[in-house]
Parts: sequence; structure tokens; C-alpha cells
Amino acid sequence: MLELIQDDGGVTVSSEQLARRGHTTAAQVRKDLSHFGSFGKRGLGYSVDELKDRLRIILGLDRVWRVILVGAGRIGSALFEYPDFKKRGYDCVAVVDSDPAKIGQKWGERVIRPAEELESLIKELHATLVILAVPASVAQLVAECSVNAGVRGILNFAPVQIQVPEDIPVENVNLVMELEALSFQITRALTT
Amino acid sequence: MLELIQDDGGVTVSSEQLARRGHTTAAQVRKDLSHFGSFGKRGLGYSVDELKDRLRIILGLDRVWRVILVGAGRIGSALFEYPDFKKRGYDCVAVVDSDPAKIGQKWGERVIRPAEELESLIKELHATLVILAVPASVAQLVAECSVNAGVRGILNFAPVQIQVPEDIPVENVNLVMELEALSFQITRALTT
DNA sequence: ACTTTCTTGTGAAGATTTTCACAAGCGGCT
DNA sequence: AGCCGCTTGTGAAAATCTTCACAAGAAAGT
Repeated sequence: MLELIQDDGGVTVSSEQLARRGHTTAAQVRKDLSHFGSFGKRGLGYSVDELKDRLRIILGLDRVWRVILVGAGRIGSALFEYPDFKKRGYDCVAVVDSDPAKIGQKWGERVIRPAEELESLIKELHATLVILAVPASVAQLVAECSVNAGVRGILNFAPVQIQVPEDIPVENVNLVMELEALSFQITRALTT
Repeated sequence: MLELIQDDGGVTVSSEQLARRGHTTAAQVRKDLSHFGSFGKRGLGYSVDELKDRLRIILGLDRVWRVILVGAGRIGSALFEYPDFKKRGYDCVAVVDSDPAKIGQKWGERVIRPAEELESLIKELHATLVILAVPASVAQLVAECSVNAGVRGILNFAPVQIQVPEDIPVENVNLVMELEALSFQITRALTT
């Protein structure tokens, strides 16, 4: 959002403007930001540039995160090609898959490695994050292997809740569930 | 989750079991379900079969939802091929794209239609949901066009907050933001 | 220097969500 | 029939989150 504001020539932005763009309220924006410090100017708002920097640091984006993609199927491929990834500081250092037909294929500069190498690749390449783009049936197994190898966070596209130590954050993306959330809201609106 | 439990031979399930699988608490499960009625048996738990049916109805999954996919790029293709879609009652009735090179291509039984036809396709095919798998720059435009044509909900993969009337639910999937959530949690754990 | 116009940061109030804790109900066993 | 081991459904309490409302500070104009 801050980048869009800069593209529009904005140098400074108020909590009210941020709220409108983000579908929330000005008070919420201010309370949330104040949790991390006090970087606005009364009467003026927030410096877009400064806020960007502060948020980058808060979110831990002031470094490159080394990511391994597990699963070279449709979703994996879509992610791999997603241009914002690299731009935002995520470096896909390896791709693995269990399908012999895929192993050895080149994706850009990366060669798809066999799934058995996952653990050693994580260690050798010092990967911090893994993206699970694998079937639900093997997600738990891959997650455990990754955590053992020292991964610190998991982005899970498989439609199961994986069980890992509680100090390892997991973010789930479940496409069907997103659609179900829409179905629910539309249905509820009809009956309420 | 309920299907997995059935595969394991479970006929009945307690709030405690559901909580463990879903990373929540038994009281939470019970309170949430009780919001929609009272379909457990004391001393026994919930009938897996009955709970499945009830949830299907609550979520509005007792009908087929007609979906139009906008954007036939990598993400669109991954979604289109996603097997759980059809299985869960979502029928992709059309695919549109603005790229002349893609228009006319066949994806399974569907022919990719030009983006200009979006509005008329929504009307003719009575589509209820659209999936926005388009660049951020055109997401708002496509959303407005879709809402005008009568769509009732939007699943948005573009990394922008789209603005639509408040009675139209929007679910956002932002892949970079999911990674940023991981970076944040890992970073915070280091400094706390 | 003074007034006006903005906008932040934040205690306090209000609203919502989560947890607690237990009466009530079910099934099986004796 | 009576008791015991479970588990739900739910008021009440606790915790958390959001909104309100305003003092304090910043700039710009007179």
C-alpha cells in the first residue's frame, strides 16, 4: 500500500488514509503501529518512506530469506514464477519433488532435486523456510523432515493441519476453504 | 478433518479430538458449533456423519457454485487443475483472459474466452463467484465489472485490497504476505 | 505571536471472544 | 434400577480487542 501511495506522489500519509485503503479504521491503524513505537508526526501523519523502512524491519524483511520449494506441481510452479517473491526478499534456493519424471528438469536456473535430498539441502543451503506444495497425504512427513533439518517456518498449501513444535510458525493457505468462506457468507446473508 | 476421521474408522468424535486436530480448544469447538444448533450427544460426542451434513448445509455446500476464473496465468492454471475444486462443489463454468495468445486455447473442456466477454458470461452462465487471478493493476476494474454483472463473492489473488460494495464478500489470498507473516514471527521470536 | 486546522498517541470505555466450570444427559456395567 | 465414566451445552468470569475521545504537538496563515 505504501508503495502505491508513493507511486501516486504521496510523501506523507494519515492513519485515516491508510484505514480507507485497508478496510479498517484510523484508530486501529494508530493502535497497531503504536505497538511498535511512535513514528508519526502530529498534524502531519506518517512519512511514507520512514514507515516503509520501519515495517520492513518489524516484519524481518531487512534480510534475504532462503526458501526451499517442496513439490514441483501446478502450485509449486505458479509460486516459483511469481515475480514478487524475489522482489520481496525471498530467494528460492532449491526445488524438490518425488516424481522421477520431474527430477532433473530445469526451472530457470534451478534443477529439480529428488525429495530424498530435502533434509541435506536444507542443511547445506541454510534454508530457513519451506513451502509445502505437496499432496495432503505427505505434508506431515515433509513438515517433520524439514523441522528436523532446522527449518524455522512453514508455508503449507496442503489441505491438512500439520503438527509441528509450537515454536515453528506455520501459515496455511487452503484454496477450497477460501471459497467455502465465500459460500458461507453468501448463504448466511440469504437466510439472515 | 471429518473425512479423515471417517477414513480412520471414526463414527463419533468429541470436541476434544476435534480441538487437538485443529489446534484449538474443546470449549471453542463446542461454543462455535452450538452457535448453529445443538448436534452432539452428551457422553458420546458428535456423529461424524451428521456433523458433516450439518456443516455442509451451514457452509452452503449443499448446492453447486458456479465460478468464473479470470486470468489464465500460472495461478489460474494451478487453480483450474486443482482436483478438490469440483469435488467440493465448485464448478468452473468459464475461463477468461486478456492475452490474445491465450484466448481460444482449450483447458480441459473449457475454451479461454476474451476478457471483454466477462460481464456477459457472468450473466449468461449465472456465475455466482469469480476468482481473480490477474495482475494487481487490473484487479479493481475486473472486480467492479464482475459485481455489476451480478457476482455475489470474490476470491482475490491480486496483492491489492479491492473496493466493492460491503454486501459482496471478498476473500484475499496474498502469497507474499503469508511469507511475511512467517518472517515476522521468526524475527519476533529472536528479539523477544 | 496567535489562531486555526490537522493528526498523532493513548488512557478509558465498550464490545467481543475465549476460557472456565458445572449441571444435565447418555450409555454401559453390575 | 442404580452407579460410573464421559461429554455436551452454556451461563458466568476472564481476557482480549476495538472504538472513543481528547490532550498534545506540528505546520501554515494572519
